[in-house]
Amino acid sequence: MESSTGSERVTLAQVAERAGVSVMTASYTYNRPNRVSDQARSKVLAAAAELGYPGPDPSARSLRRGSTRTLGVVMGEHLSYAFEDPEATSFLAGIADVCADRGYGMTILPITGGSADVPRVTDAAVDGFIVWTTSDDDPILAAVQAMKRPAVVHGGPAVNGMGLVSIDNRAAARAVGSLAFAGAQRPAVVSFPLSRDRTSTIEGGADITAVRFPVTRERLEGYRQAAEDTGTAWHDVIVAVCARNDAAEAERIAATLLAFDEPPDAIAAMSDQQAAGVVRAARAAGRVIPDDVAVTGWDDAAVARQLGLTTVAQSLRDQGAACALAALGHEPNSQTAPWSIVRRDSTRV
Amino acid sequence: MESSTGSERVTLAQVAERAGVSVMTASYTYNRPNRVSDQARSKVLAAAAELGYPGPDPSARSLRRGSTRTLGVVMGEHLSYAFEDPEATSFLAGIADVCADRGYGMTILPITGGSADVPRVTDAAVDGFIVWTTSDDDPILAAVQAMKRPAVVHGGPAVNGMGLVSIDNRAAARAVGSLAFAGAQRPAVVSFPLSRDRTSTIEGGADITAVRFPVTRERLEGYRQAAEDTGTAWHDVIVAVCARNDAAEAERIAATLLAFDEPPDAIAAMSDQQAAGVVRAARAAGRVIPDDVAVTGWDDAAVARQLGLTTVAQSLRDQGAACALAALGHEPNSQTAPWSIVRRDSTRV
DNA sequence: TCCCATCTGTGTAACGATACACAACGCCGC
DNA sequence: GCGGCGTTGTGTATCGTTACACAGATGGGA
Repeated sequence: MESSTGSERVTLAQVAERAGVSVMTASYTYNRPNRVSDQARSKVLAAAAELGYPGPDPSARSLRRGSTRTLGVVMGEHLSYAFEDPEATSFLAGIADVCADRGYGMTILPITGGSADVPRVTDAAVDGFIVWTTSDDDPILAAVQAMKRPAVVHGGPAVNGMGLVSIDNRAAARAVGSLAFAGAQRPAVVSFPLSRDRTSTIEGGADITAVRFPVTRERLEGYRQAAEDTGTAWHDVIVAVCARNDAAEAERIAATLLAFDEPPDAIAAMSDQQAAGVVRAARAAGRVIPDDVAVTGWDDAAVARQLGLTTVAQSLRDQGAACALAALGHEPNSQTAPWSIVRRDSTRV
Repeated sequence: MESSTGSERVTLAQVAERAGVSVMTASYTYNRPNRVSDQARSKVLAAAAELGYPGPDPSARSLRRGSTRTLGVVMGEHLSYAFEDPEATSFLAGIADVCADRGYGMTILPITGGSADVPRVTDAAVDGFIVWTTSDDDPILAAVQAMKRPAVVHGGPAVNGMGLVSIDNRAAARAVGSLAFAGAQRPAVVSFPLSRDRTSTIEGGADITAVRFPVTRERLEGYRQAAEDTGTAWHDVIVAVCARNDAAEAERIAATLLAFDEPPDAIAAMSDQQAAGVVRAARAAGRVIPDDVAVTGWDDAAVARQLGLTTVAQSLRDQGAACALAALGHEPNSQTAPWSIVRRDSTRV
C-alpha cells in the first residue's frame, strides 16, 4: 500500500498494466466481476491493492455513464435552514428513506439566498432536483429548469416541466381557520413572510394577490374564506407577518397583538412552532385558551400534541419521499398529498 | 428554447459551432467571461439559449478539474437516522454553514448498515469525507480510508490518516457522573449501544474494554471513575444499554430499573433524550428528582433546559463546522472541542 | 518606426472510465 | 469432425469539458 502523500492519482490503466491485463478486464473486475475469470480478477485486485488504487473515479464514471445516482435538494433560502426547521428535517428524512433504499446519494445544495446561488445549481452533479417551497420569483427555479433534468417542487410554485408535490393548502386553511375563528369577534393570522424580503409587519387584511409565496398565499386565501364564513371581512382580520418560522418571533409578535386595546380572540398560525409561540405569549398575558383566544397551528408536530393544539396534520416525510420518487422518474410527476384536521383543545369548537 | 423531450444532450461543441466560435471561446464564456470579448460572449450565450444548452456538464467538469466542490457525509447506520436525532441534525447544520459559505455542496451518503454500503462510499463524487461517530469495526471506515481523500471522523474512532474532532468524553463523563452519583448508594448508567448489534441489556458493570463504540467506551470509563470516586465499585453499577438513542426506549428501560427491589438512586444517561425518558419514568413511578433519584443527561439540548437537567454542554454545530473545515483541508486535521458542565436541579449537588 | 505588453481566439491533448464489437478458446452433442 | 454456444479477453471510440500553449491583432511608449 502506497502512501497517498505526493503520489499521483492511480488510474485503472496503471492497475491493468501492473496486473498484466487489459484495461477492460480491470474495469469489468469492478463493475461486472462475473465477466472475468477468478484468476484475472484476483490479479487485478492484487495489483490494485499494491498500487493503492481507490477504485474507479466517480466523476469519470458519472460522465461516461451519464448518471450520478444522486439527487439534488434545494432547501429554502439558506442551506442551514434545512436543519433548523423540524418540518424541513422530516421532509429531508423522507427523501433520505427513498435515496437509501435505491442507493442514491442526496446532495444538499449550498444555497445562501445570494446571487451566487445560480451557479451552484448549475454545478450540481445530480440526476434530479427537489426544490423546497419557495417564491414565484425565486431565480433558483429558472436555474433548475434550465438544467433539463427531472425536477419536483414541494409546496409551490407550480413550474412548467417540473412536478409538484403539495397538499391543498387553501382547503386545509379554510378548514382549520373555521375552527379557529368559530365564535370569534376579532380573528387574526400569524403568517409566514409574504415576499422574499422577509419583513415583519402587522396590518389589517393583506393584499393576498401580492403574496409571492404560493403556499402562504393559498393559506391566506383559506383563512380569508374562513373569516368570511364566520362573518368577518378580510380587511378586519389582523395579519401579523413573521420574518422567520420560529416560535420566539411568533411569541413577540403575538404579545404585541394581545396588548392591543381590542386584542384578537382567535389566532390562526401557519406552523405549530408559531402556534407554540402564540400560546406562550397568551399565557404570559394571562389569557385562557381557547376561551379568551383560540389558537391553531399547522403540521401536527410533537409540540402540538404537548400543547393540545388544533392543527392541520400532514406528513412532510411522506411528501419528501414522494418528491424523491418523482425526481427519480423521467416524466414530470405531480401529486396531491393528504391532510387532515386534528381537533384538540385550543379552539372553541 | 428547445423541448428537452427526446432531444439529445446539447454540448458545448454544438453551442460553439452554432455561435461560429471555437469550443474554447464557448468554454471561457462560462468560466472566465472576461477572457472573451463582449461580442463573442453574447454570440455564445445567444447560441446557448437557442439550443437550450444547460451549461457545462458538472460531471465532465469535475473530471477535468479534479474536484467536485462537494463534501460527503456518512451518518451512522442509516441515512434517515441523520434526520431523526436532533443532535445529529445540529451537527449537519454546522457542516452546512461551512459548505454554504464556501460554495460546497454536501452529499449525504445512502448508508443503510448493510453490505451494500461500501460501494456507496466508493461511488461518491466528493472531495472529502466526514464520518459521524461510529464503531471501531465499522467497514465504512476502511472504505473511506481507501478513497484517499481528506477525511474526518467525528467522535471516534481515531483512524490513521483521518482527522478527529471530538470532546474529551472521558473527562466530561467523569465530571457529570460525579454530580449524578454524589450521595447516591446505587448509581446506574443508561448507555448507548456497546456494539453494532444493538441489543438492549441490563447488567451490573459492563466490560468496558469490549465496547466497540469509542465515544460510548470513553463515557463509560468516565462514569466508572465517577462511581469509584464516590465509593461504588464498577461491578455494582447497573448499566442499562438502549438499542437506540431515543426517549421512549430510555423511559421503558428506566421504568424497569426503578421497579427493582433496590432501585438505582442516580442515573447518568448519555443524551438528554435518554435523560428525558428517565425523568418521565421516574415521575411515573412517583419518585422525586433529585431526592429519590438523580438524573443527568448529555448535550444540553432544549429538553434539558425545560426539565432542569444537569448535563454536559457541547456544541455539535461547532463540531460539525470544524469537521467540514478539516475535510476541506488537505492535511489530516484533528481538533479537541470544548465542553462544560451545566448544573441544574436534577442532581443533589 | 519599432517593440513589447495586453487582449482575443484557437487547436490539441488530456481528465479516467465504460460501451461495444469482435476474437479466441474450450466444450458439447451429433 | 464440425457447427454452435457460452466464456473470457481486448482495442477503440467516446462521454463533455478545460488546461495549456501558441498566434494574430491592437495599442501605447520610446
